[in-house]
Amino acid sequence: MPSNNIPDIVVGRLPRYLQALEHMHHDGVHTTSSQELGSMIGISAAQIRKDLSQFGEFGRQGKGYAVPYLVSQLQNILKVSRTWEMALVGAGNLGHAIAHYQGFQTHGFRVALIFDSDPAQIGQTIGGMTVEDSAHIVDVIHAQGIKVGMITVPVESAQTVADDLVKAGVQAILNYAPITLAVPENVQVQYIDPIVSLQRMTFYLE
Amino acid sequence: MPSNNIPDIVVGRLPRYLQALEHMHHDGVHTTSSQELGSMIGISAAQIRKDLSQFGEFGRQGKGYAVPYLVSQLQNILKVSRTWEMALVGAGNLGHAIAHYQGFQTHGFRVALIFDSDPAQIGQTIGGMTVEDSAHIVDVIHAQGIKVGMITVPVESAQTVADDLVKAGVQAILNYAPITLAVPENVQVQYIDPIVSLQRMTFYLE
DNA sequence: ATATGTGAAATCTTTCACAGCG
DNA sequence: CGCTGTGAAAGATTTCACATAT
Repeated sequence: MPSNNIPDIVVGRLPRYLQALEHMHHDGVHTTSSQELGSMIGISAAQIRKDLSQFGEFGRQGKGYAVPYLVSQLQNILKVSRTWEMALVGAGNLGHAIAHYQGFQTHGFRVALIFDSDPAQIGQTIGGMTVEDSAHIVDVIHAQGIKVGMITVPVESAQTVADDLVKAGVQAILNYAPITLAVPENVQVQYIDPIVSLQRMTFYLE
Repeated sequence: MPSNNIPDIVVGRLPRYLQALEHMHHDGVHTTSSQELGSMIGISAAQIRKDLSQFGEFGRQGKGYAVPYLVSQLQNILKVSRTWEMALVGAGNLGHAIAHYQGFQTHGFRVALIFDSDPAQIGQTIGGMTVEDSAHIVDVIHAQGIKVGMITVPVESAQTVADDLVKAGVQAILNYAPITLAVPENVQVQYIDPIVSLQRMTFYLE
């Protein structure tokens, strides 16, 4: 089950397979098929089978897939059998919402550090964590060996924060600020921007 | 400048072009090239030219693109020269953060209604708006002719809310709940899920 | 000299359709 | 009989490379 040369577009679909399978698992469904899974998430059965075949043979002919087994295999592939500690930079409204989100812990993630540059925020407690000064991002993150960061600062400071995260050794950044970040090519970045998502839909309206 | 038969993947890139161009515009840059724009957002120059050529000829040979002109053309293409009123369902932490987000108003959107089913939330004021009872989603949204909705409710009620939004005439839904929604094919849906985005990156780590 | 717009080529992605196993 | 896993075909997307305009 080697994982080199896997198209990025395939990797992008795996978390959605896992999401749907975890729902089934939660609902007590023990077996499924590429057909059933596909219709749940709007992807063709052939595509699901092709995607999964990149990583191994997880199904049984005539029978389908064992949900718990496929869930655990996908968790391994996506490396979320472990828990990734994350650093959150930006303790505004959005940062607060993310710090309180209960979904991370059951899916391989945990907010371990929160930073902000606003003196009014530094020292405050959010969800049991104390907000630290952004001036210490590099030292503190490096000392704790954290590899995943989330940026929820205003757009003007997002690139500076990203630079600090990279200096601290962070290798994956989830960026909520509406700007494309410049990072070394070995650092992963994903973007979450409601404006981008909304504009993609309004194109089709009216 | 007709807009039929445009590949969805092209539409998905247009908001990012617009985002970068608006940054340039804000910084006083008056002219750019496909080369420069591409290196800002990590897309090839040829791809940008091909994408834009689907909608018209916006550049000048030897010169490049006039930033303000291209911004306004992209705004027209994405239909964000007007303001889209939106209904937000779910007044939890995330809903609050979204209701207070200042970025919508300058990019073609406005949160016009907020709903929640929790009696403790109903009647509360968020950013000048009163939280209404989710039981009235269909009537109120229909009466106001709102076409765009955002879902920030717990996963268990997301599909029910989506059904109500569709009944109310909503044609575009931005869904923050971690579930694939079943909607009629003429209704647009976009998903924002940090777990999905993070898992897509952890695949590449270690 | 510079940079667009665009056919053609190259590459990537999805779908088809079926052998083979339970 | 049902459903996977998979080569091969079809289809979609990206890149190339250059004629053309400034």
